[in-house]
Amino acid sequence: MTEGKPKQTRKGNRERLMMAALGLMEQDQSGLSGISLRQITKACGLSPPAFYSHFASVEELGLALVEDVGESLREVLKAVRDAETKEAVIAQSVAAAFSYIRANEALFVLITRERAGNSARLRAAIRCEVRRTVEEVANNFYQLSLFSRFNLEEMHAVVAAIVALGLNLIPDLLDLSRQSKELGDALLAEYEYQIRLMLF
Amino acid sequence: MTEGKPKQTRKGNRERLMMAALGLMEQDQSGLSGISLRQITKACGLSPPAFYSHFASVEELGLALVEDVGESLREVLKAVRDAETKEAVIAQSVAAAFSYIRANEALFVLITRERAGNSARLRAAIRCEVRRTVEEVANNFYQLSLFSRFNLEEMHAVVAAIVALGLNLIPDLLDLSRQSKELGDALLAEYEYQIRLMLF
DNA sequence: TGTACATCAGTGAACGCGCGTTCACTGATGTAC
DNA sequence: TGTACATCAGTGAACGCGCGTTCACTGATGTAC
Repeated sequence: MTEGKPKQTRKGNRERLMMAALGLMEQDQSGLSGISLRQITKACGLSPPAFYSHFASVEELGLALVEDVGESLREVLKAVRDAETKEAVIAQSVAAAFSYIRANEALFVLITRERAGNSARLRAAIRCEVRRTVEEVANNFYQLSLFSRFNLEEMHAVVAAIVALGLNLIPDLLDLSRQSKELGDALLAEYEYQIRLMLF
Repeated sequence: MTEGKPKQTRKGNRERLMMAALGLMEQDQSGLSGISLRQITKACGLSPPAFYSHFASVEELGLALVEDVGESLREVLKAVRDAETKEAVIAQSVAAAFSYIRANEALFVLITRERAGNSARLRAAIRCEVRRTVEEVANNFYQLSLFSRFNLEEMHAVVAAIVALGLNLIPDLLDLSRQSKELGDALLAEYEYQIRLMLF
């Protein structure tokens, strides 16, 4: 009876709604446009109108999720900075990024779906988060004089390409590694080759 | 009175439905999931059930469009092969590809939206068309001994990266060049730099 | 600590809407004689 | 060339459904005295 009273529902429902939306997206492998307000509230055991106590629309909930994932993304990529050699930068960052992505699949399904999705506001928000991430990493590389053959602008272009190729990979990776592990690994190997090509 | 009888409706309605779907997507700047069967038939002046004489569902119509765009994409990229120097390959192919994309905006909105969209079948179809395109171009480059420092597998990875970065660019390009021409041009310049970095 | 009160996240019922799909039908098109 | 017929792309009416949103309300939570 230690956790015997699941009756109280007033605290944390905003977070519960966000998590439920993520869960539904993961389950349906659909983007935000594939799930409804009613489905989200139902998954939380709430009535539909309760949604409006926390968000004005499903799009607003999506924007809240995108802000969260932006921070996460940047934290992940900090792992890159701890590496000590150029080789280690690549190996560690690819490994760290994709293990994180696998662990937070739903969040990245959201990002990759809605990055080119129906809502202009969500597209803009995601573009903004990605740009901030790219700038942060590029500046950091530049200041540390890693890959010093690039000036700052060039560094920016390189990091932008690496991040873009990575985001690009996600839907294919999710679809194909569902079919076979080898296909997924081949994609990752190709990705790593593409990164090397740009950096060396 | 040369074209005075717009009454006949029996011929070409399949194509009319496909074009109407593209038109709606362009207008709403939404993907396939953003438009309904009823909207499509309405745009053609047909009744909703007439749709089923041509397609089993909106998804099937989408698959038909994707097959068309695949062929188009490959024809566009043939322009690459006519170039005579490596420099010309880059300049011409980027210019040709993006002027074609601007001319067939709706088709590429479909591709970029649904590439990571809700329908697994559409994602697979688009992935297949893109892969065929990449293979065709990579084989061609390899046989012509353009960029001969790459073996066939490496060539494939390079072309895949270039195409992926290009597809990746499209939503941003459409959104940002709506805001200002400079932003769009900056994106294209960065893209060209990224290509050079990989090829040279 | 105990009581009165304001706040506000929650409820269930109800709404009008556009959706995909079905049905029995109609009438234009193209073919066989 | 003219007529009878099969085909099948089209029609309008109707269906049940899940949707977002509104409304008047309830009752738990946290605060002031």
